[in-house]
Amino acid sequence: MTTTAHPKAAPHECADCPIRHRAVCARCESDELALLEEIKYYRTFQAGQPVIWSGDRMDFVASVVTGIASLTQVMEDGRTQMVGLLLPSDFVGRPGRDTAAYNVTATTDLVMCCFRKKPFEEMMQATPHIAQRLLEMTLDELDAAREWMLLLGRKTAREKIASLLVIIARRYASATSGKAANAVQFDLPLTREAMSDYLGLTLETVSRQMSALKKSGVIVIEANRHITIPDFDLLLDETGDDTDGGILS
Amino acid sequence: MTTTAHPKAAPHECADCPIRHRAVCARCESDELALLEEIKYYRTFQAGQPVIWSGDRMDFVASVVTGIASLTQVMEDGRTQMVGLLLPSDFVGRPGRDTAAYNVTATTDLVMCCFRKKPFEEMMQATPHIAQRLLEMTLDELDAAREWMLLLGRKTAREKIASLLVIIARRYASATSGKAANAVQFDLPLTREAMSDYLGLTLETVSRQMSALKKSGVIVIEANRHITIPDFDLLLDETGDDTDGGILS
DNA sequence: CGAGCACTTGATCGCTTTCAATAGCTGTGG
DNA sequence: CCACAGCTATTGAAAGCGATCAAGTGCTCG
Repeated sequence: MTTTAHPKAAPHECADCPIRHRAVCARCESDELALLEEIKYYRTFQAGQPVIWSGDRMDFVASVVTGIASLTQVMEDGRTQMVGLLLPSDFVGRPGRDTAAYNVTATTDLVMCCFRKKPFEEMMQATPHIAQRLLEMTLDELDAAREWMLLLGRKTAREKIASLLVIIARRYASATSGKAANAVQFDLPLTREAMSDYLGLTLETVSRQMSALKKSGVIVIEANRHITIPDFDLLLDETGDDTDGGILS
Repeated sequence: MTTTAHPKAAPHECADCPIRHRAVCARCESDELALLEEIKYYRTFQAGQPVIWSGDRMDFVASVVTGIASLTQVMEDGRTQMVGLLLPSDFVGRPGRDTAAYNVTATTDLVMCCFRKKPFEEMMQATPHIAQRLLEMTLDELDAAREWMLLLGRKTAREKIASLLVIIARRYASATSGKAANAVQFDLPLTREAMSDYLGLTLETVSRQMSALKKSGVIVIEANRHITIPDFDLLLDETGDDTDGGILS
C-alpha cells in the first residue's frame, strides 16, 4: 500500500521516470514535480491480477509506468467488453469521483505511479499544468474511443483483428532488418480472450481470423504470441481504414 | 456568419441562454461571460444539413443551444458509424486542433453558439473556469463513449434498441398522466437510419426490432416517431443493463 | 394524383457464435 | 524422464442472428 518498492520495478526519481514527458505530469516544472514526488507511491501487479473492481471505493488516481492494464465493463450475464487499453503514461481514475467505474486489470506485469486522490485534486486546483495536460490526454482518449466505436460497430472480424494488430504494432513493434524495410515484429501482450474482449468477438473467432491472416501471408505467427508482419502496408489494407492519407501510414 | 440572428432561433443574451448552466460556460462569472459574449455568434442549420465535414478546416468551436447534432465517421466504402450524439449544451470542436475529425450533421433543426477558435483558446488560458468545465464535460463524454462501446460490442439488436430508447427517454421524455406513474412518451429525434448508424445495425434491423418491441407491448408507436412507453421498467429490462442498482433506475 | 421519402415486411444468405473436441505448452510430482 | 493436470489456442460442425436484396405501405407535399 505504501511504497513497497519492488526493486527492479519501481523507479523513484521523477527525473528518471520513463513516462516523465508523456504522463499527466508532463508539463510540470521541477518545483511542481517536487510536490508530486511527495504524494506519489508505486504499486506493482502481476499479469492477470485485478487492480480494482467496478464500484469499489477508489481513493487514488494513477499513471501506468510500465506494462499494460485494461478497463472492462461486464454485464450481469458475463458478457465482457474492454473499454480501455492502458499503456505506459496512460492515466487511471477520475478526479472528483470516489468509486471505480470499470474493472481495472493488469494484463501484463504492471507498475503504477499512484497519487492519493485528495492531495492530487488539491494540486490540480493549484497547478494548471496538471489540469491542462489531463484535458489533453482525455481528449486523446475520447478520439481513440471514437475510433474504437467505428471498429466495434462497423468492421468485420478480419478488419477488427488487422486493426488491433496495427495499433499494437505502432506502439510496440521494433523494425526488423529483414528483407523488406517495412517489416516489423512484436510480442502480443494480449491473450486471445483479451483480444476478443477488446474487439467484441469470441475468442474462437479471434483464433480463426488470426489463422486466416496467417494463411494469407499477412502475418507470421510463432509460438502463438510472437508476430511478424512481413509487409506492413499489406496489413494496413486489411483494416478497412483510409490508407490514401499520405506518408504517415 | 456574423450574428445572422434568426429571430425565433437565436437568443443573444447569455443570461437568458437555455444552456447557461450546463455548457462550457457554466462556471463563468459574469465578467467572464461578458468576454465570451463579445466573441460569440450564432449559427442555425436545418435538419439534415451538414455543419462541417471531416478533414475540413474548422476555425471555431461551439455549443449546441437547441436541437441535435451528430458526429459520424465514414469508411471508404460508405459504412457509417455515429460516434457522438450532441444534445443541447454539448460541445463541438477541439481546442488546439484546426481541422474537423468527424462529420458533424444537424439531425434536427439546430442552433449553435460559436466562438472563433483563436480567441476562445486565449480565453481558455486566461480563465481556468472554462478549462475546468471543459475537462469535466470531456470526462463525461468519455464515460458515455465507453458505455456506448459496451453496447456496440456486446449487446443484441433488441438490447441496442431498448438502450437507445432509454437514453432518449431520459433526456426528452415528459411523464404522462397515464395510468402508470412511470409511463413516458416522446418524439424520436432520429430517423431509423440515424438510429442504425448510432447502434451499428442496418436500418431494416432497427425497424424490425422496433416492431418486435411494439408487438411485445414494451413500446407503443404512433406515426412512426412518437413513442409511448407504458412501463419504463419493462423497457429497462430489455436493455441488458444492471437494474438492481436501486431507486435511481 | 403522383413523386419522393421514411418506414415496414418478407425471403434468403452468410458471418459470427455456439458447442464440442483436439492440440500444444508449461510446470509438478511420481 | 515421463505422466498428467491446467491452461491457452486451434479447428470442426451446426445453428442463429443480423445483413442483404427486394417489394410494398403510408405519409407529405407539390
